Amino acid sequence: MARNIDETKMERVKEAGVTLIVNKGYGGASVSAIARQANVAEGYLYRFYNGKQDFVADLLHTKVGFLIDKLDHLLNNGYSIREIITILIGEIFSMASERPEDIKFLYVLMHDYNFQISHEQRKKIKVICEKAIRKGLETDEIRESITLEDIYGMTVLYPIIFLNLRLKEFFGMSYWDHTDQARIVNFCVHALK
Amino acid sequence: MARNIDETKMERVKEAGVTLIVNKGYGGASVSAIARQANVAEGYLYRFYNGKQDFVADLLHTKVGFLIDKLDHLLNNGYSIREIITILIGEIFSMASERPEDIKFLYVLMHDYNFQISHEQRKKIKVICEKAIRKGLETDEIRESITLEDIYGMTVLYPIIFLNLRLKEFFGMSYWDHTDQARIVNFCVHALK
Amino acid sequence: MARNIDETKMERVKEAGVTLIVNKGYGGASVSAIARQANVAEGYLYRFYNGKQDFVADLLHTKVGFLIDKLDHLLNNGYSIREIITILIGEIFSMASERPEDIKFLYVLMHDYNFQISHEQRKKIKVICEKAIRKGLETDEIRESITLEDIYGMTVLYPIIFLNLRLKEFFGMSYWDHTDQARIVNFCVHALK
Amino acid sequence: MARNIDETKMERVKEAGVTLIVNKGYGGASVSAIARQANVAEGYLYRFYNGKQDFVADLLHTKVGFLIDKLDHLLNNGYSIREIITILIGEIFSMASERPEDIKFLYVLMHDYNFQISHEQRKKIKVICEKAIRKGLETDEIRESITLEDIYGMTVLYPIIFLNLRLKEFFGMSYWDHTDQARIVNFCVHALK
DNA sequence: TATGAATGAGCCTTCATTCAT
DNA sequence: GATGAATGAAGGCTCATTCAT
Repeated sequence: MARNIDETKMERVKEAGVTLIVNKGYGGASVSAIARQANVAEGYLYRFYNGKQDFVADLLHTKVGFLIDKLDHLLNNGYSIREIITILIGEIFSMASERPEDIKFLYVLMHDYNFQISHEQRKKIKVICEKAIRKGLETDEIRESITLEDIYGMTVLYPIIFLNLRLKEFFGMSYWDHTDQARIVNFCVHALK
Repeated sequence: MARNIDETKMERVKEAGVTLIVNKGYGGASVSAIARQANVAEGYLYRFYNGKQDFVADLLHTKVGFLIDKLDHLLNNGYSIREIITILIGEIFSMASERPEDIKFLYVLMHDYNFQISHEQRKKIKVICEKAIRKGLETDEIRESITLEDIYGMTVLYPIIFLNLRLKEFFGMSYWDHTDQARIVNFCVHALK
Repeated sequence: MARNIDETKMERVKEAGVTLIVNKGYGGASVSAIARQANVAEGYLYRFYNGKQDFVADLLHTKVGFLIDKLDHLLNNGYSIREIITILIGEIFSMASERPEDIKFLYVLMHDYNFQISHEQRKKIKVICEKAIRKGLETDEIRESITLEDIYGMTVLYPIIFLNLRLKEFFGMSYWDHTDQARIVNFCVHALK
Repeated sequence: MARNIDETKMERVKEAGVTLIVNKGYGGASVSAIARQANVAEGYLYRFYNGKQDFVADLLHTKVGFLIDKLDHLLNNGYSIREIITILIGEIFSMASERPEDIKFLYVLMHDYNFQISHEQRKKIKVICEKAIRKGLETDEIRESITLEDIYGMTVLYPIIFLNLRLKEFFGMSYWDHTDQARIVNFCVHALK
């Protein structure tokens, strides 16, 4: 099916985009380099996006959406906060092991002032965090003073930042194992109470 | 005195650099735009730096150095961990109020893969964190499982991230007050134990 | 056909390059001036060459290759040294009449320290000159003491230099005719014996 | 004496100019690099010349003037053509051995379309060549068909070109000795008759 | 007289984007 | 739909030149 072919192509383009942006930065990842790496014509991308900026924004949207869906799903299935954090961090660590490019990509673009997470997604994140706080207050796993930023910071940002400190060998260490993962879980759970 | 004029000019260039990088990203902050905003000739920057990359690296080095000096000074003056965190976060919040561009700049560049904090500065940060852990273990303000990344994350990264979430109006809020500051202090202190 | 258009364009660029380099020197012939004169976009050249230097080197390579091919062909067809010199100089004079820019270009770049004739072409020239000497010794048209430099100097360099002295009106004369050509032939033949 | 100091400085600037132009080309020899190498202020040169072009033209004028004076002196002292050629070529070979930069400089700039030898000097060269021809005709050392270009080419240009072919290792050889020098003398003498 | 800080025009080059095929 | 040749604006950077000191 023609449709199928297309999606394969666009998938290749997206992967190439992530890889190149992570390794060379936004400016260093030229559209033609992305196309070349994806084995696609230079102009191909413009059939789906209005431009490079649009393309990258969509990439971010997808990756963030993936995390949001995870979180959302976890919250709606009766898990405890600790369980949620355990599973989510497990997911993030898996992502880092299997597709380190993705975790780097999230890390870089979430901290950029040129690529904000969309209003709609921010709203979703807010709703999720509010729900989590409510649930945590009920189960006594989250103390009163915890805010939206604390929840978001501890469940999503902190694990991502930790992994990138390792990927950057910030303190000289470049790998991680299940001990690290378990430790981070405990750290985050404890931070919220 | 001619000398005096120089320093004013370079200061203007640096300020313009920070502002533009924060608002337009590294690639979007063209040398000529920086020069224009600083009211300086386009070639001026190159009398002091080997290039744009060099210039921005120095900017980052200075801002990070400022934080390191603060931390270092606090650790060597017999403050408790809580005191240190209180003062440091106070410092960071002041910076955010007085020169929000600076805190944005740190936020953006500390999370970039193209601008690593220099090896030398990373080393210093490591030494400081190690010292802090030792001291915290003694005074029982830091629990055993705390690592370098935890200390660094809670004392430096988390406050910066919090402020930028506000500056970006991530959850709809764009300001902060002393209550927030006190809360962050407590959060960080508690997270480490 | 699209292909056809290309070649015309690149041809125009090359011509413009030769003209401007001859008249303004390498440094004075800016890529944008070349593009403008060729009625081509500024970036066009970079689709075929890695840079200006690469472009000019290719120009030189082509022009020199043309001469080498001529020489090679003449040597392999049983002509006497006098005949070879006569034909070659005829060729050079024709080139000077029809495309004086080309002869100027050769003159300028062959005497530059920034654009050496490629190793490969120098090798070919050497082989050709050696062959010529052997043949000349056999036919008694070249005396024993003649060296590679002498042969090369008299058959290629001297005619080119003569023509450029005229083109520059070095001694006040700016044209030449068949008498000059015949005289140069005799001069060169006689110089070698 | 102040005057004396000046001349030393300017001499250094000129030397630096020759060296840098020869090694990096006209465009590659920046005024500031020349000044730096001469240990002189960047603006110094402009107290004596209207600009870089003017400066280099003067350099060429001086070097060419040196040759002209030599030639002129030789012609006015009753030497035979062979003696003149012998001495002149000896001079040129000495220059190449002692200050190869100078011979490269002459080679490069004499073949440039941007730096013509001055009208006045060309006139002098013409007069000298005419005188030489007259004398050569008398002593039967120059045959009838020899022209101004031939004389100039054989006495001045050919030796310079030969030496530069060696300096460029055009045919793989990079040095020369007295045998080469003697051979060139004979070659030139013979070429003129 | 000599300096060298400062300028800014202009260079080479890249690359996002368009559009005829 | 898909291509990739072509564009040209814009970028980083250099450097000849000026001029206040």
